[in-house]
Amino acid sequence: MDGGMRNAQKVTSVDVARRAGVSQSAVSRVFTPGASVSADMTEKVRRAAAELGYSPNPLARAMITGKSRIIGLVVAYLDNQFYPLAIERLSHALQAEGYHVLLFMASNSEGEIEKVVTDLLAYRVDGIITASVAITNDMTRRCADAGIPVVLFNRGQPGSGLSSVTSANVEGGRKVAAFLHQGGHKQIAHISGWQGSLTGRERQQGFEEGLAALDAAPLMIIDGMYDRASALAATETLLRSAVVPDAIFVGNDHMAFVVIDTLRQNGLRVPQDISVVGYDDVPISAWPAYDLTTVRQPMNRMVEATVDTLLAQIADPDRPAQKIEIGAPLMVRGSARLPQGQAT
Amino acid sequence: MDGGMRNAQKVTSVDVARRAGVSQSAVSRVFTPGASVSADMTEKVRRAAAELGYSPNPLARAMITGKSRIIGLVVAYLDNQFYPLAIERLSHALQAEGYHVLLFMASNSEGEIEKVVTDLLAYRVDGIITASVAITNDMTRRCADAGIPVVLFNRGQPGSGLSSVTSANVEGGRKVAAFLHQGGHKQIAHISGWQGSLTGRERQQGFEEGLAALDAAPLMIIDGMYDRASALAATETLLRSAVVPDAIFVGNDHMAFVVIDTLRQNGLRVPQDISVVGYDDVPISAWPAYDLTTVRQPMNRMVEATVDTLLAQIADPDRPAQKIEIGAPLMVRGSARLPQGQAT
DNA sequence: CTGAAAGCGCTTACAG
DNA sequence: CTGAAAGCGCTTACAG
Repeated sequence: MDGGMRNAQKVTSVDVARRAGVSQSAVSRVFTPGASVSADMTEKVRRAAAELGYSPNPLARAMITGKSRIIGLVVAYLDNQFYPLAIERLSHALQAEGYHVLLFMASNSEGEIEKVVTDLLAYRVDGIITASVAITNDMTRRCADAGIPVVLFNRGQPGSGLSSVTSANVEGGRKVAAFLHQGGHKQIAHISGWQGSLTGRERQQGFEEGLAALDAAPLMIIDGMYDRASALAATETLLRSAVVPDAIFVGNDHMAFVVIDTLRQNGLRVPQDISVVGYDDVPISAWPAYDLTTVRQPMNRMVEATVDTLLAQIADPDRPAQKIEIGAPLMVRGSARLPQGQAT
Repeated sequence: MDGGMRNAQKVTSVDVARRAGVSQSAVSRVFTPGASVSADMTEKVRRAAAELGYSPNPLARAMITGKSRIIGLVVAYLDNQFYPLAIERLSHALQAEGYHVLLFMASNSEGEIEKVVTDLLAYRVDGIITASVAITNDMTRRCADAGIPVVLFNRGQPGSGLSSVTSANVEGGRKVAAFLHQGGHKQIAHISGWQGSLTGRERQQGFEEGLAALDAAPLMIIDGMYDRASALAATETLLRSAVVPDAIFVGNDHMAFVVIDTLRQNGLRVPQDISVVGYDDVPISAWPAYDLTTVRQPMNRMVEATVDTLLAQIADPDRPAQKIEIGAPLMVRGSARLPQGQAT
């Protein structure tokens, strides 16, 4: 018993075959779903395998089938709480489907992405999910040539022909515009998400459109680059400007937290003096210290859509790419004045 | 040129050999560091490889050498900001060393760990890092039998014989005790880290020893389980008890944030009414909303030690396990009253 | 230094 | 349904 468990990873199909008194190919078939084997054979082989502690070597399997059952997951920075959560959910969902996750940290620099894609290709991953990372069109083509499906998570890429899953960013921006306008705000500024990203541009676009529909316009727009330092600088700029805003729509929660902290440090009360609205609804938003009104990106539904799309494309390589947008509700909390007549 | 790049992943060493007019084994040698090849041969092969866009298939390589250049990284929950950061740093460090990261999410349940270790073994990872996850002794033995080194990150495991990297938890707890005592606090409570973990027990032990050395003792100790819900409940218990504490040492920052929020919601000021000290020094601790005094776990040094230890054990399987403790300084911020006579 | 050959642990036509 | 054989893309003794 004990001896059987030892060195389990050195046991091969040949050992099992010998013990069961059958051929090596028979052993292989027993472990290949859908192969034709008799109940008797299955029984004999399974017992021998159990006694020896055998399980098929996935590496050898991958070499032959060309399917590694590994998904490459590419992420950029993990300081924005949205991404760790995405990793956690994506990993769980993928593990539940029998896949494994090869994790790559990459900045948004072209050189790094290139190296990562090369590695991904070398390891013959079955699919790629990039979270918050753009991929150059050259890389896209290489993945396509290799027949590796790619799904962009929380990032669109116009013209790439890649599948993507995002929240309805334009609509989300519009909702914020309407909400703040109805709240009686007259001078609404926007610290935008990175303008190099589609999410950042779309949220801004929706915001501007929403205001325009109400015959209003943003007081000022500054690119917050999705990082704390830029958001801090942007807030200070707003506070020093001729007309100080009475509301700020921030491109994501990660930046909104610095914005709120900075306003408070300047003696301003949120929302009495200035309202703040974010985007994402990461868990921290609900913490009492911030109590942030924000647009919720439905993490679970986004993850589900991402995994479904990826697995569908793996199963059918000819499946056309899909751009999925998930509805994004406004979570009303305490960081922004409520529309008139609306109860708390 | 373009044609050469296409289908790069289908190019094998045989193709390169043919194009360069050499044997397949020669091609292999050129891509094997340390193999004996002439400069002339290297030149010819490299050019042919470049023209074809060839790179060796790591899967095939792994099958033969038994070295996958993959490290298994096992983590539990990612809502505590300490772990995403650890993943980010560990991944970067490992990628820099030419390793790749296979990520596994696991709860601390025995069944899940078992499944994860089985997968890890099947994929022939070269090493395993577990962050905040304990591994049963049975699993430990199976890894040892397979010759796979394991390093525990931020978790010790008495009697496992495994390498581990932690901060100096006992000493950290002592520092907090001394600091709070010197700050004139008389009723110091402790919401401890999970008592099922060595880190939680050691921090508590140091705290109690530190107080005892000053002829003091904790007012009350409650296990916070390292999660927000338990920490919230613990805080409420403290507030309802006969003697309300004037200081609370919390087993990690992740819990300390809920503690501070809850105190404030009960109309108490931090630190004027109650001082709070955490453990970890995650980035959020420095955010103005919390401005948390806390013991710093030096992430970079811990990551460095972890990677160094793991790679050393991979290089020399006979290397004995090491338990590394990294000094943990107290980061004095605004959430706890300062010792008398000390300037801000 | 170089090539021919064996072999890593599997899957998958191919006969029977 | 089952077995013998070829082959996935490499590395590594083994001769020369």
